[in-house]
Amino acid sequence: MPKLDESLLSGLPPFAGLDRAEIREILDQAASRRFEEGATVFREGHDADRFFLLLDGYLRVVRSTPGGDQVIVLHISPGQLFGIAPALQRDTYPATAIAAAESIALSWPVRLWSDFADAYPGFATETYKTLGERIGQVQQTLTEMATQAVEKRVAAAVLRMVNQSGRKADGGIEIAFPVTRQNIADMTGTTLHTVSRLLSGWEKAGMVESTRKHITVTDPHRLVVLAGGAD
Amino acid sequence: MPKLDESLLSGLPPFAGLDRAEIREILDQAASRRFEEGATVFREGHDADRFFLLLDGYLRVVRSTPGGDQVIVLHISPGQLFGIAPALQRDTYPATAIAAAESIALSWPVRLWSDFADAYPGFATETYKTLGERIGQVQQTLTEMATQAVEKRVAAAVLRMVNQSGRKADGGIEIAFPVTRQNIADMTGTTLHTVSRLLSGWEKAGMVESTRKHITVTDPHRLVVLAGGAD
DNA sequence: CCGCGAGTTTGATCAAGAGCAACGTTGCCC
DNA sequence: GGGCAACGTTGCTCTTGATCAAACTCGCGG
Repeated sequence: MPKLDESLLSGLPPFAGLDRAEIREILDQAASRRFEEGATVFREGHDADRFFLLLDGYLRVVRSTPGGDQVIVLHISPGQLFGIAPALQRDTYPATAIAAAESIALSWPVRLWSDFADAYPGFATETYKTLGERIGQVQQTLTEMATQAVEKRVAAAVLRMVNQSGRKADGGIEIAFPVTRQNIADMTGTTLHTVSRLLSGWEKAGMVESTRKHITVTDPHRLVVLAGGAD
Repeated sequence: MPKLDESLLSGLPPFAGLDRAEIREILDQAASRRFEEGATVFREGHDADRFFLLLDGYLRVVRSTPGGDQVIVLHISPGQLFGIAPALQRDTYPATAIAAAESIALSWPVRLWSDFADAYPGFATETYKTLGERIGQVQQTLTEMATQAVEKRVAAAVLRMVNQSGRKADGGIEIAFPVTRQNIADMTGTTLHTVSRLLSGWEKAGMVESTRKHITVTDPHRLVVLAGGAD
C-alpha cells in the first residue's frame, strides 16, 4: 500500500490539534480502500469489526425492511467518520453503507477506537458530536415523514442534499453525486413516479434543472419556501 | 430534601459494580423531582444544563414542527438515562420530554457528567450503549413510517409500548401508562380518527380491549402478524 | 451503428386515509 | 348532582398519492 500523506487528516475535526507524528501513527494503522459507485462498504447486521473515515466521495446509509423495501436514512460526506457503531457498544452494523459515487475511505480495526479515544482527547469528543448531529438529523427526517405531505418532504430531501454536497454549476447549485428518482423516493417514502412528476413540475416552474441522475437547483429560495418556509 | 436510598441506583446498569460509598456520593449530588402527568421535564431548544435518570413513571420524547404538529419520537422507561444531549456535545436539548404518567426523576448538572464518566468506567459505556439502542429505535421507526401502511404502523407502535411497559392484566397485557388515540396518532403520523377506527376494529376482532386512555392487548400474536409478521 | 437496459416521463385509474361534522361517553370539578 | 371538558366513535366526502401501463431517451457495449 502506498504511504498516505499526513495532510489527509490534519484538517479534519477528529484529528485537529494533533502533531505530524501522531497523525503519522494513526495513518500507519489505517487501511485505505476505493469503492466503485454502487459498491457496499459494510452491510446491516454484519460484524462491526472496523470503523471508517470517508476521504472522498459520498455514501448512502440504507436500512432495509424484511419486505425488501429500502430507506435511505442519511448521506455521508467527505471528512466524516462513519460505521462508528462500535463506539456505541454495538457489535453489528445497524445499517448498510453504499457508495453513491466513487469513494475512498480509510478504516481501522475497532479495537483501535478506544486507543485513539484515550490518546487523543478530541477524538472521542468529535465522534460523539457527529453522532449527536446524526441522531438529530434522523429525528428531523422522522418528524417530516410523519407530518409533511410528499411534496414538502421531497423538496426538503433535495435541499438537504444540496446543502450537504452542493457545488456551484452553471446557473445554480448542483448535487455532487448521482441521484436517481428512485433514490429520492427511498429517502422520502414515496415512489419514483411521484418524484418524477414533482421534479418535472419544478423544472417547468424554473426552480430546478435535471438530467439523468443529476439535479441542479436554480432557485433555492423558492424551493425552501416550498419545503415549508422554515428558513 | 430527604436522603435518597442507595438501593435506588445499585441495580441499574450505569451504576453496576459501584460500591455503596460511590453510589452515596453520586446520590448526594442528585436532585430528585416528581412530575405530574403531562408536566414537561425539559423543552426542545432550551439550555441542556442537566441530565436525568428516570426512577419511576414513563416519559414521552416529543419533537414539534414549526407548523405546530408534534411527533412522539420514543418513550423512556424507569431505569433509563435521558436528556443526555450533553454527552453528545450538544448545548440545547434536541427534543421535549413530557411525563406520560406521574414520574420521578433524578438529575445532575451536566458538568458532573464527565466526572462520572472519568471516575466510573461503566458509566460512559452504558450511556453510549443506551444511545446506540435509541438511535436504532428511531431509525426503525423511520423505516416503518417510510414503507408501511397505517395499520401496520399503528400495530407496531402498540406492540412497542406493550413490550416496553407491558404488565399482566386480566386476560391480556396492558400498557402501563395512559395513552390517548391522539398520542398513538402522534407516534405514527396519522390522525386520531384513523387510530380510533383501527382500535375499534381490533377490539371487534378480539385482539385488544381498550377503555379511555388505556389499552390491553389480549391477543399479542395476531397483532404481531398484523404488524408485519416479522416476529 | 444498432440494440439493449437502466433511468425517466406521462396518462389513467383507484383506494387509503385525511378532513369535516356531529354525536356519544366518561370523569372531574364546583 | 349538574355541567363542562376531554376523550372517543362513526358516517360521509374528497384529495392525495400509490398502482398499473406504456412509451420514451440516453448512454453504452458489441
